Amino acid sequence: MCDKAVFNSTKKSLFDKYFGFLNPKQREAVYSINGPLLVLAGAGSGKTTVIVNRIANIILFGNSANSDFLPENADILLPLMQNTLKNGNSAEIREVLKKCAVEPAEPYRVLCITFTNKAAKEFKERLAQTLGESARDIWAGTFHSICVRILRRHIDLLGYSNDFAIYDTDDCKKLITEIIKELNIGESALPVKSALNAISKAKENDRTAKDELFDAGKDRFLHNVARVYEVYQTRLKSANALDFDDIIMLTNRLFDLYPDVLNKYKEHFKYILVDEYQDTNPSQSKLVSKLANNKKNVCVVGDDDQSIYSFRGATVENILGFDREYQNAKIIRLEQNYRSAGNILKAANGIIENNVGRKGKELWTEAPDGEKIHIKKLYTQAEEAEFICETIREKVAKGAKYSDFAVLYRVNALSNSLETAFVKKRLPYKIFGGLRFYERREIKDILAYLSVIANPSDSVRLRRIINVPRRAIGDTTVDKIASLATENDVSMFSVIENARVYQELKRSSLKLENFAQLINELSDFSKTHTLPETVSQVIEKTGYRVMLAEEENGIEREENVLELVSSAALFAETAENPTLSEFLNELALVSDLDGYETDNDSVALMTVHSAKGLEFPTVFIPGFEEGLFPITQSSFGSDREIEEERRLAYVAVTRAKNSLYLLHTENRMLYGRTEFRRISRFCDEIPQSVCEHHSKEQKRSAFSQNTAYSSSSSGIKNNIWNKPKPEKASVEVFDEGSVVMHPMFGKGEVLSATPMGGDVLYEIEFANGSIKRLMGNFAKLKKC
DNA sequence: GCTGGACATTTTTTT
DNA sequence: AATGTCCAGC
Repeated sequence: MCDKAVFNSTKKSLFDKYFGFLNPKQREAVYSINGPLLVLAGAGSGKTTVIVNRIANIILFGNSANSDFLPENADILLPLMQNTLKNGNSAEIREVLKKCAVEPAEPYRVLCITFTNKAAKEFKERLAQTLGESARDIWAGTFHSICVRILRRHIDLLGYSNDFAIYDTDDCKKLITEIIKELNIGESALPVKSALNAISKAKENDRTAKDELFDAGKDRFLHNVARVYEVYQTRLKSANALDFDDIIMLTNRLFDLYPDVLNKYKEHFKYILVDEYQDTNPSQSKLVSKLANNKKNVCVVGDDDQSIYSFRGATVENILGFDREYQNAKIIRLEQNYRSAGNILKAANGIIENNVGRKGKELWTEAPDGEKIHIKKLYTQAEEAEFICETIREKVAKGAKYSDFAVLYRVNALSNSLETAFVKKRLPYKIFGGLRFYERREIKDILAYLSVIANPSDSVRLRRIINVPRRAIGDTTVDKIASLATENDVSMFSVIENARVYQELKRSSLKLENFAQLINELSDFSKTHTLPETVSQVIEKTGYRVMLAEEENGIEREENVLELVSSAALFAETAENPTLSEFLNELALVSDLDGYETDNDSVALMTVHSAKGLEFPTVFIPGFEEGLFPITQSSFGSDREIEEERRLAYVAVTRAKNSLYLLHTENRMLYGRTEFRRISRFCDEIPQSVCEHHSKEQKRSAFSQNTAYSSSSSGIKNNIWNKPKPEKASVEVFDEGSVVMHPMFGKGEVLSATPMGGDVLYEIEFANGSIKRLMGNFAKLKKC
């Protein structure tokens, strides 16, 4: 029998060599797989790498690295191990270590929870790189996608049907508006927005309408909220719909009411990992705690200093109190930063150390100090924007790429003046965020049609489109339909279908039945045609496209709608089960169009919030001013709020790798008011030794006059850089008059070819005389 | 039922 | 400044 100590130290050395690209702290996090673990991962500390390798370790080697278990064949293994330690490459070490594995977990027993689809996607990709095929079985996804997966199997226990729909904030708002009206509460007593917020907050805290009513006491407002909440919940249920918060809350409910179901999942998941734990709300942390109860093999990763979503219900307390909730939790701090130069870190540390409620961390780096932080005062935002552009231009002239730069602002409202300057200076840029694709009116309308086609009892979506385009079916009629539906306990759609039967609807019965027929025809169409065909049929047959064509800004909306056809086509090609309802399910949890992450060379403009997790060689922060950053609403900022603003500043500063510019103007125009503003207090918190104040060398007169630039020249804006056109050379382009072959419709002649959103819209007359409009990227056309 | 003009509103937003 | 929402009058 071989010496246990020798075996284990050899094994340890092998592990350290295999994970040699990690620093000791990172390695410790990777090895500590049993028991609760909190990884406090500072900005740029290699968090993703740690998570991916920790999961790989769990699956490949189990607890081997931290266990002194001696396998039976240890004496045979040891020489092999010693030899591999001396001469082996990474792959060979891996094979040897696999032989030493101690209870490695099957991939499907690992649950990895993220907040964004983007993060989930990144994890999946990187896990696939390290683990290959088997990575597919890991449960990696967002809180919402994982809960939806669970609910689709069990929600019938709660009285919903398993094919439930998911309502977004907009749908919910509509529903609440209706309810407030019905209950005669009045918008002034309870604005829809406050109701929505209050209900959402309740759900984030896993509280039911009854809980809220109980606690409301004599408070009129809270009482009204509770009443609305109650009805809202009933209404959602009868529409068989969940809102975003329900997805989490009802999973909690399912687990509370059906312990056998919970046990099933508790047994199933041996290892749980939660990313961005500082962004969890109480409902989510409850859920984790329920699932982790068995072995408490739960690892949460996050950074209390980067908690910037409290307005969405996230609570720093989850991460601050982790070691209280999970007894004997191990805490590992990742403080070595691999991203930023020394001075930038000193600035970041200087800012964040003013916060009181934190776990405490200090980033350090082996990198040199680098440049000082550039602080510059300008008179107007036009000058500020121009300064940014000029600086970028100079650096590009010296060899930088446009994509090395980011401009990060506190509020979207700042993007306008920046955009104006970028257009004027002809610098390529891309604005991230703002209005998102699936939130656009035209997209929501078409999706509403598709939802109604898939499920006619979806009354909220039905209301949305019943009179869009105009069909002379007004609010009074719709209200009548709604009350008839409630009275007779049928869906609104069935009332519409049988409009003739109801006396009250006599006058509009023809219009209503026409509408019902339209929906039914489209529904039949969808059963015999592909998804993109259905989408495009909806756009045409409902008259929606014609309506857009007549609108003033209709062209862009038309492009968006056609983009939706493209995304349906993409889905049809890639999804396992490309049905209409699957498509809608997928979109419900997706916030923006994928593939819009640009790899083309342009400057990134975005809010600090959306920059979290990203890095850029050079970062500009315009509007680093009191009142704007930290932002102050009319109410005085509480300490809590200031601390969150400070964390936001910390996030902003730590995005920069080499250069950081903090800009402020004396004179800022915001929301139609011009105000004098002082430099941000956060600037004073940065050690002056790492700062460089640039004097304003410009005289204020003529310069700023010239920069008063009319932003109405949006023609230019849209032409050049605004929408990065996907440069695709893969698809052949056809001119008017050419004869083409379509796989389904056969031979046809191109009547017109209109470039559109990186694609070409063709109007083609086919041999049978029909004229179709098709998108080039998806039509699979061939030259004849 | 539709339209136009008054009126308010304006942080951040992973799902 | 810019955009969405509401309501009165047609």
